[in-house]
Amino acid sequence: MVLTGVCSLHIQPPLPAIPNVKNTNIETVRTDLLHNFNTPFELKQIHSYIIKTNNNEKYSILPLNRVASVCALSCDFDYAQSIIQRVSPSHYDEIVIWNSCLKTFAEGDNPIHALLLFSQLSHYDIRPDTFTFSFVLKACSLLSHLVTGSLVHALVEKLGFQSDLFLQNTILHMYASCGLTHVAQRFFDKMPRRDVVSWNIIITHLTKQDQIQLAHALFDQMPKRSVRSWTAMIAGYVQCGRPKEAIRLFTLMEEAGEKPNEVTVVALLAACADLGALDLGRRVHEYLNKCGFGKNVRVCNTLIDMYIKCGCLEIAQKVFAGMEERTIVSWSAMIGGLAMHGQGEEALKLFSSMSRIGIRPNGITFIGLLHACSHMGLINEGRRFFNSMTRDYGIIPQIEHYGCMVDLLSRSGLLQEAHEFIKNMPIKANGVVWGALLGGCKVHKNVELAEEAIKHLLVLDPLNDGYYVVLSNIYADAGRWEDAARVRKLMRDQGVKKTPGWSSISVDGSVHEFVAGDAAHPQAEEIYEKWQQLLKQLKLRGYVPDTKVVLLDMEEDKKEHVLYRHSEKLAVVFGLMNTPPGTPIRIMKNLRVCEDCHAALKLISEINNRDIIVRDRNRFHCFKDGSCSCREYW
DNA sequence: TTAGGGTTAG
Repeated sequence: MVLTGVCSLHIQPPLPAIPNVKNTNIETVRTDLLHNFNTPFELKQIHSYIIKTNNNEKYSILPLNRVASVCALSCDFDYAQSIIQRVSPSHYDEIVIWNSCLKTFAEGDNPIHALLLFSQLSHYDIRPDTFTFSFVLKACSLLSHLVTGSLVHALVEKLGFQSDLFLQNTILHMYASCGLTHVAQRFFDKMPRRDVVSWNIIITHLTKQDQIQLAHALFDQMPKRSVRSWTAMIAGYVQCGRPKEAIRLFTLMEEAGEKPNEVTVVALLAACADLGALDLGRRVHEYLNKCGFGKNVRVCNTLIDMYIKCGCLEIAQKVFAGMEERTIVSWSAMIGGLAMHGQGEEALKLFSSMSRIGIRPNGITFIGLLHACSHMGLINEGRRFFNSMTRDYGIIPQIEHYGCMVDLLSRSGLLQEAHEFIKNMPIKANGVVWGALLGGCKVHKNVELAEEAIKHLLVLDPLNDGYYVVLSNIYADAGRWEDAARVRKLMRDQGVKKTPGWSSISVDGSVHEFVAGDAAHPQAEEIYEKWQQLLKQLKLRGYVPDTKVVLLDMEEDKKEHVLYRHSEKLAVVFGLMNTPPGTPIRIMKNLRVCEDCHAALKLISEINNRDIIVRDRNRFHCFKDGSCSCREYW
């Protein structure tokens, strides 16, 4: 077996009696051990004193499991074991102390220690109980240690514990954690008795395996549901990119009279963030303040993320400022959020504050920093961060970091350097990396390198319509219409269709979604009428329709007609018509904003004295007084 | 002294 011979069992010599341990009253000593002493050193002092008195009767009433588990927690493995060994069955239930240490290890930073300790149990004439197995199986789950987990399962059956429901659930969880879906499902099917925990384990596992439909089918069959059952399904829908279903399920949960807890709230806020559903997000915020969940770090982190992704950077900053405790997730979310909103300088300042107080960044913090540099064109700063992450923090750059670097170099026009950078990468470039180079080629009109990038992209990500569109745009921009047509034909031949663009806006809690040329909206006629009025004002201020963004083969005036019906324009006009003057208009878009809409929205913000906040696929554009927060850099 | 869920990027 893998676990033998690692731990040495020996009794450590008792520590010398400490002068300040003078109290010989055993009850006081017990109280001290239970409540007043917390460090292994203090506990050892008392323990050694008891050993010195050599009074086994006294020993018998001491909470040795606490002493042992505190020592175990600080990785004083030998001392913990010496306590275990010292206990004699007549005076203390030995297995309780073993279990106590196993629990401490299983729940600590190194669950492998629980397995090592368990392997030593076979050297003694002590029978493990259900608690013993539950802790060991927990460690197996955390470590995804299938070999040991299966052996423990066999041992559970051999010793006749197989009918214990607690253990059955723990075994089920172990198989699920080890990724054995079929084994877990078979085990679940054969369970003679199941409770709500059994159902929750299998449902959660299926959602994590992207088997959301199967999970929902089981959820529907559950004889009884708990908050955790609802939460598992809601979180599952968010994880598999179906936030609308998550919110729908939450409504059903409320109707069923179930109260959400912190975890439900986190899942719900994540769904709001994905959808840009600010109204619901705000209501959840009010709710969690009422429930007292507002101090929970994870809840606050998700709240920050929700406000950032709904375009409310200032509220996110307020939540961040009000947090009593912050983790690296809080800092990274805020740094990434500032970058996304075009406030790169603030992102870098926040990183400095974080470093000053000794918080260590992680890989995701650096993605935020590199984005910030990219959006501001801070090439040297970006290079410095990229080098620093490994040199100063031991963080190995992942493909995402390389993607950020290529983006940074390409956007700044250092296309050859970006290309060299890709060629020298220690890991194989993916579609995102080559796509970043292609994006830079579009901005800086480099047809040759664009063709090089597309060569790789057609292999790596042939069904992604975005790359064909960009290349076709590059050709059109260079006046190479035949090549542009060739790309469109290639797209058709490959069966690649352009993802239809949509924009949405939330008014009075209802989400209105628009596609290009939308005629289905009840206010469609008024929207187009209002647009025609607005167009006159735009043209007076110098707006010229940028028809090159239209890839279709058609006459100029028809292209203009297409442009005027882009979904973000329709959504903004709808917003102007249906929200009070002076209030911000928030738009969500599934693709990137096109150049023409970008130019138009800048002028619309000025003409109507409105802030227009657009979240596109990559970042935020905040149009205000005729300019955009992205500073034309997107 | 035992079982199940959550955050930043993409």
